[in-house]
Amino acid sequence: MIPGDSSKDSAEARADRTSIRAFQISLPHSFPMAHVFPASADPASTGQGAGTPAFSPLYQQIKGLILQSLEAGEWKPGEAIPSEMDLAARYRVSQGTVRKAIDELAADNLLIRRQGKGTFVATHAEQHVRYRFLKLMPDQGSTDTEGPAQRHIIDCKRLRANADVARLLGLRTGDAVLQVRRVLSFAANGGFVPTILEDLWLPGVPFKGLTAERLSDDRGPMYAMFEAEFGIRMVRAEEKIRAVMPDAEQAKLLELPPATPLLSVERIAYTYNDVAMELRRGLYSTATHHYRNELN
Amino acid sequence: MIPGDSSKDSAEARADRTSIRAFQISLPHSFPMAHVFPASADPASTGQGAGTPAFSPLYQQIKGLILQSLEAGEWKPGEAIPSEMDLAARYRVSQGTVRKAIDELAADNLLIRRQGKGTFVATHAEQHVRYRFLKLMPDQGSTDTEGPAQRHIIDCKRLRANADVARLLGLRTGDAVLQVRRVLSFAANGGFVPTILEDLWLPGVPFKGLTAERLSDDRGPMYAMFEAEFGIRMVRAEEKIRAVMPDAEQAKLLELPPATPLLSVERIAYTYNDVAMELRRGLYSTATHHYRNELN
DNA sequence: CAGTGGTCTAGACCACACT
DNA sequence: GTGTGGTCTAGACCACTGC
Repeated sequence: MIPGDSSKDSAEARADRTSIRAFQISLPHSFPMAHVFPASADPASTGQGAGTPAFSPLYQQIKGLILQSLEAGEWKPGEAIPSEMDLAARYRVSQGTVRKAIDELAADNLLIRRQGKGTFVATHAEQHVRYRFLKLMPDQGSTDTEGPAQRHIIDCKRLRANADVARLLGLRTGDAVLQVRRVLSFAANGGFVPTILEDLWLPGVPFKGLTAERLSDDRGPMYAMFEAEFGIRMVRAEEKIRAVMPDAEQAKLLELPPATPLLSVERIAYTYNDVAMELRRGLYSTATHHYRNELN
Repeated sequence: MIPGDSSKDSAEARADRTSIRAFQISLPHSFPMAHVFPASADPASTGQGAGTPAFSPLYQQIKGLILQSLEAGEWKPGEAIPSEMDLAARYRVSQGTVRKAIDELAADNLLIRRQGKGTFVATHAEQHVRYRFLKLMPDQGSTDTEGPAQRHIIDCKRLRANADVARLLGLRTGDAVLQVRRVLSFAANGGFVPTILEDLWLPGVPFKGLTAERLSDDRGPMYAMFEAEFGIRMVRAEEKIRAVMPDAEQAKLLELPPATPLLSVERIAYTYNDVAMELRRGLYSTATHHYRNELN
């Protein structure tokens, strides 16, 4: 836009662009260009309920718009998003500004850049990030040398959330949830050793139609199946870890003596916009594995 | 440098700069300008033991040079480093290239940018990062509401590293190490409840002169004292977590029944260049606290 | 070969902090 | 006011990918 006047960032050109940013606010559809006034704005326009509320740098606004498109499913997990040049044209900003927005989204693991090919929507289906959220590592070797875990679904039922589960999932008590119990076993000495006992709670509405068969039939990462089947992408999670003793049933399922201390790992996984989509309570046996964490 | 020819990136100008990068390799001292050929270099120069071995982007080389200065102590923790413009002049690159190098160092928590003031060497002494490496959180409230921990040094002695400790610290068996045992207690119900029992091993040579008095007299974060007294900055750490039962002595020191399961947290803390500088083995009581982790 | 992301530069203006 | 980092732009060239 605004050809000519290339070498100088003239006052007029600047004012022109500024006015566009100030007033062209989120045209509904077809031309998603929602620049807000960058910062030193005329205070009069601040008060307006302008739809896009924040006074943030342009690249942050662009980041927000890209995020909206990701949420809306405009580009599906694994697909390429438009090139930087295309996005720059679409949002009417320079390529550099789009680049900075994409840089941050890539740092958040929402997008993946591939030189020469394009920028892609991140997915849990890829080999090198399959165990992104699983921090339990074998004491010897690595996740790669260990091979895939054996999964055994013990239970899968639909029920109403109690107060505890509802609070953690951001639901109301009594809302429908799906509860799954499973055991993960890792290869060792020619057999498989039960190592993780997990209970999962999933909100009933977004996961409508999920069955025990669907879960147990699935090869590959569970979160990848959630993306493909339900369009739900887990982007972030929080874990709280404690040391506990198992009860009799838990010890039996893990084939351990009841006096074995275990890690209790409570995970809440979030999709876009910090919406909780999974509660997971795991018991990890740390006889041959450990929970690995990196501090920066 | 190279004035004139401003609007066009002419072939001559480019060739000139390239030659500078290719041949001006790490002048010893006084003018640290060590640009290596960016990438598409003449293969002949690759084989040379050119001191700076990597063929990396300019900003990565600049990052490396800044890192060297940090390591060498040219700028001390808490001090400001030269402005972007100054560094750009010093390394003979554009401000944007220096900026990208600093951006990465800031993302690694080695530098802290403060708008309008400058860029500072990160330190463990600042309030908002005091508990950067401590992931144990109170179940209710936060680290802020909880107030500072009470620290009690139980033991501090100089000894020779056994094979285990030596391996983890990158030393040889028999090398001198300092061993410290302490208990951390947190405020609760008007008193202090012992919650963490830690054993620390520090390499003897870099920590020469550290005494039990110096440790127990110190208010403030231990890592901040290491920076101020020994010039050692912990920049990164790895933790391995397990569930364990305490032995009789450990249970006594934590004032817990011997049948209480505890978190075992083994930490190796590194200074610049991935050099291990501390081994720490902690036992965390998770009755009123939990280990919190964020997954991205 | 064309198209993509990656690097580097140069220059303008803004927001912030100190003096 | 001066100087700092922060944002935005524009344009050039590079490296990688796939046609």
